[in-house]
Order: sequence, then structure tokens, then C-alpha cells
Amino acid sequence: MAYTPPGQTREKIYEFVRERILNGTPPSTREVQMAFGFRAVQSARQHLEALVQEGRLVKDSGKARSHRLPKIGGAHASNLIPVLGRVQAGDLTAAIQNPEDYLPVQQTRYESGELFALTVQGDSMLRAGILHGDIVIVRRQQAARPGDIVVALVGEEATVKRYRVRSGRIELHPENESFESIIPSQQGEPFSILGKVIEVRRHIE
Amino acid sequence: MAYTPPGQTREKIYEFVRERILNGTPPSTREVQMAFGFRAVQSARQHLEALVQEGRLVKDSGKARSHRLPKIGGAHASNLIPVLGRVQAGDLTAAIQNPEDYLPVQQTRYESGELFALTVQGDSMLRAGILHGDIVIVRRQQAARPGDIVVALVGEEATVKRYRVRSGRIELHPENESFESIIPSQQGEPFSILGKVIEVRRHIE
DNA sequence: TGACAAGACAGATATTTGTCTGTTTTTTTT
DNA sequence: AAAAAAAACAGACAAATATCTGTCTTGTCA
Repeated sequence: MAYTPPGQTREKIYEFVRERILNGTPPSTREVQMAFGFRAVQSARQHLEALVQEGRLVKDSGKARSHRLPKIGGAHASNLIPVLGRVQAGDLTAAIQNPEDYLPVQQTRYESGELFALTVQGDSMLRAGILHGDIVIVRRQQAARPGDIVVALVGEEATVKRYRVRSGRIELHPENESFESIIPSQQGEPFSILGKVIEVRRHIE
Repeated sequence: MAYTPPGQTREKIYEFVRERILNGTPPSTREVQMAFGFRAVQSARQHLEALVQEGRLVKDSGKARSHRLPKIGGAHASNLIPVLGRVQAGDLTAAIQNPEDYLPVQQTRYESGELFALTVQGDSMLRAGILHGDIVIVRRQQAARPGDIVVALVGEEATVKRYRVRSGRIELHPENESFESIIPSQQGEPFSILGKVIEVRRHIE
């Protein structure tokens, strides 16, 4: 390979390796060699070693394909959680076992507790920045604190609302003037809290 | 290792390997062997091979640590994208290389192209459902179409706005009455589009 | 019970991959 | 121009890892 001024090739190697790592396919030394057309393995190795030295990469000595990006609070792990279709009354567990899709979430952020995701129907939470079509990520729990945004099952329908307590009565409060609060105790229907909304995601276009 | 009913150990191995892959550290056959206390490599290998056969894993034959999750129709691999801190004028690439954190995104959804993420400052996009503290995921691109929500660099500051063209002039339009549009051509400052917002995420509590 | 399939084991070989020693070429610096 | 530093090369060896062949053990089911 042609000789390049100090640092230039190294930079490109860093970007190459980094891309591969983020992509889930960390390269071997020889793959780096090939990718850059080095005629000797050691050329690639030297650069990789230097990058580790500089702290821009970390490596598990001896192991194959073990270059990694230095961890930032160990936030690299991700879990997949199920995106539910229609939530039928009663059996949430069944819905979780037949998800429409999976969504990756940061493992560290949501340590324990079962998570699932739902697509929001309607604009009843508009003022809280939750729009029609948004995906909410929900932690399964049956209790809620006033002010929490929850997913509740009222009758046959799963609905996203703010949980409130008004003069001793539970109230499911929409964040949109055009909608009215649901007061479960006045409804003759079965009512339960499925969980608390802990994240909102919106795909644009 | 104790003999187990058909499928049971395989299931655990699948989960183990899956976890490791999502974690960015795909295991070698021997690591699987160790993790499950097999006394022969082949025991682990058989299970892994069966999982590939079943289509639950894919593997690059011969290569070390090359088990992956199938990309289409089935499991969903995830990519990690960098969350940027402050975006300084000029060098986006530099910022990408020193991220504050990493965020998992669905590989299938955003095939290639460079993505990055930013934390939104201020409520200038309130009416578009983007609040202060939200994280926007951005696809790097220099062009934009009218109506797109973009991240633009005006002077020293990176800002999230809706891209518009009004009587031939580019306009960065906030979605909040209390803010005013930015018209780059009237500003004496350097202006560039960093990318287009393709997803919004908000962590609640 | 016996046949069969799946699980587990043992030992060996081939390939990939990491690592080492030393040399040559080019760039940078003095 | 000489010295120093960085880049690239060459050839080897060692360790990790994948793969192969054959056998034994256990669970399932007719």
C-alpha cells in the first residue's frame, strides 16, 4: 500500500472498524488488512494496536474479532421488546407472545420489569406530545401514581391516558380539550391498568 | 452435562447466543460450550448448527464468532447509533466520534446511511410534538424537501426546525407561536443542513 | 421391550485469527 | 543531509476457533 502521512490511514481504519462494530460484525485483523490492501498483516495490526493505545478502541487480548468501542456507562447492550397489535381484553400475556414486531431498547435504561410496546390510536394525548401513530413503550405494572401516563384497559379497549385521582376517584385524563375524562367507577365495564408509559417513539415519514 | 428433554437446552442456547449478539459480543462455539458446561465442543456445535438449520440464526461458515440474527422476517437485529453532545460548528464527523451515548435502532427500518441522534433543546417544535429533552434521530443529508423537519447548523448552533421555502427563500420554521422563523440568507452566519429528523424519542421519568 | 431420534461425549484435524521478530520504505523533523 | 518517527512489508509461529468422524447415553414412542 502507498505510504500516507501519519494519522490519515489510521483515521480511516478507525472509521472502518467502528462501522463494523456498530453493525454487529467486528472485523478480524486480516479483514482490515484486506480492506486496506496491506500486504502484511502487521500493518493492520499496528494501526489497530495504536487505536487501542489511544483509547479509541478496546480489545480482549487473544480473542478473535474482539475489538469494541470503549463503553459509555455500559450502554451498549440492547434488548428487544414486543410490539403488540390489538390488545384484547384480559390476556395481555397472549398478545405478548404473538407480537407484530420487535423494538430494540437500551438494556441499561430499563433494567427490570417486562416491557412491551403499543401503537397509539387517536390524538387524545396530543398536548402531552403523543400523537396518533406514535409508539409507546410500556412497563407492565398494575399500580400507578397520579400524573403517570398509563395504558389502561376499559372494557374491550386499551387506551393511553394520564392517571389522576380526583376527590378519591380514579380518572383517566386525556391531554386534549376535545376529549373527555374517563371515570372507570362510573363505567359499568371491567377496568385495569396494563402498565406505565416510559417512552414515546415517533417515526417520521 | 445432564441430558435434557428435546428442545429445552436448545432454547436456552438460542437465548444465550441472541443476548450475546444483541450485546455486540457474539460467542465462539467454545464459549457456548463453557457457558453450558458441555464436556465436548460438538455438543454446543450441534445445537448451534440446528439453530441455523431452523433459520433462527445465520452463520458465516468458517469465520470466527460469526453467528448473527437473521435480518429479514424473523428476529430483528439492531444497529447502534451515536448520541451527540454539543454539535460544534463545522465538524459533525468529529462529534460523531465522541458520542455521549449509543442508541439502538432497528436495522431493517434504517438500512444504511449514517444516522445520529441529538437531544432537543427548547420547545420551539412543540406543536410538532417535539418537546425539550426529546431525542431526535437524524439521517445525515445535506438536501431537504419542504416540510421536512431538519437539523440545521446556523452559525455555531445546531437547531431543529421545519424546512420551508417561502418565495424562493429558505426558511427554518419553528412549530411554536412564541418563536420566530430563521431566514438563513438574512443571517450573516454560515448555514448548513446536517440531516433530516426521521424519528423522535422521549423518555418519561 | 426394542427401535429410533436426539443429546452428549471424545479425540483429532483444518482453518482462521492473533501475535511475534526483524527489515525496508517513506515521511517528518532537526 | 542526517536523524527520528511513522508506515509498510515479510515471514513465521502460536493460539483461538471451526469442523470432522465416530461412539456412547438418554429420552420417546410404538
